[in-house]
Amino acid sequence: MTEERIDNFSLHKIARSGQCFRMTPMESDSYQLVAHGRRLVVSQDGPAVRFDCSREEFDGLWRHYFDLDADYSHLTGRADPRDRFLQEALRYGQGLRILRQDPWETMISFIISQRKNIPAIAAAVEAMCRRFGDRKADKYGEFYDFPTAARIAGLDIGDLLECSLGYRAKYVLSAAKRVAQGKTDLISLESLSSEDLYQSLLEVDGIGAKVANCVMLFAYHRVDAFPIDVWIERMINTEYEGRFPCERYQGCAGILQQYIFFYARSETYKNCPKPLNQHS
DNA sequence: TGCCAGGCTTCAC
DNA sequence: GTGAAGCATGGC
Repeated sequence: MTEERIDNFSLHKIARSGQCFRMTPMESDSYQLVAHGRRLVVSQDGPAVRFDCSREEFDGLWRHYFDLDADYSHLTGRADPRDRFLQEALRYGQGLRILRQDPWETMISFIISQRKNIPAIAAAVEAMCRRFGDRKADKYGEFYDFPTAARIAGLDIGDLLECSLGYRAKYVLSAAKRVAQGKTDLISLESLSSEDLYQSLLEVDGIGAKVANCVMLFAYHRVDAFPIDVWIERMINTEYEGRFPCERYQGCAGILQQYIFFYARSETYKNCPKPLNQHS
């Protein structure tokens, strides 16, 4: 067991933030996360966060995964004081962090995400893992890895259709073949500039602007990537008169995007008079 | 029961 | 380059 005191960290919010789909609540207020071939059980009591793993595993993997070396406290200071909506979003989402997820898993998960809601995405991803991922076991029982590109590449389209992928099944199969063949090398993409990385991701069938930006942000930690889905689009129209000022927020626009997304979907925002930002 | 969901591809124009 | 149609399925 490894215990850390962490500021600006909310397990509960991160798990519900829609950036990862395999972080699920367990009994006794803890969460299990399957990522990078392992299962981690985490619980939180205020700033005290308990990771059920060795200190070596925590320092070697999870500290980086949860982006714990980054300071999120300065975000509020960067927000335009006149931008009441953003101020509220930052307050509401305090504790959110941008995870550093596996590029392959992130790519497939967000290809699947198109025109699905978050519970449906999680269900489809979990179905894929249970059918085609390696089965492992630890003291908590069995769990399943996210299936490898080689494994998916060897499947029939019908196998994937059984995971409720619908019309996305052909995209998942195509992407898997592309990665398995090395035509898209997810490791070497890391060294590309953000623009080149973006263009490379767009070469994958089934990846457009939004999914490419999600992969850039949630796997390659390109914090200027700004995915625009229906929720963000709605907020841009409602609160920003059609355009979010990304140029003002270089180095954190993508992080702000995640707070906006989280707040936009909340009951708190749903129940307040809108817009929060007064348009002149 | 109908509407909506962390959109993309294809095809007019 | 822009805009609209078509797409599978489950959650609410």
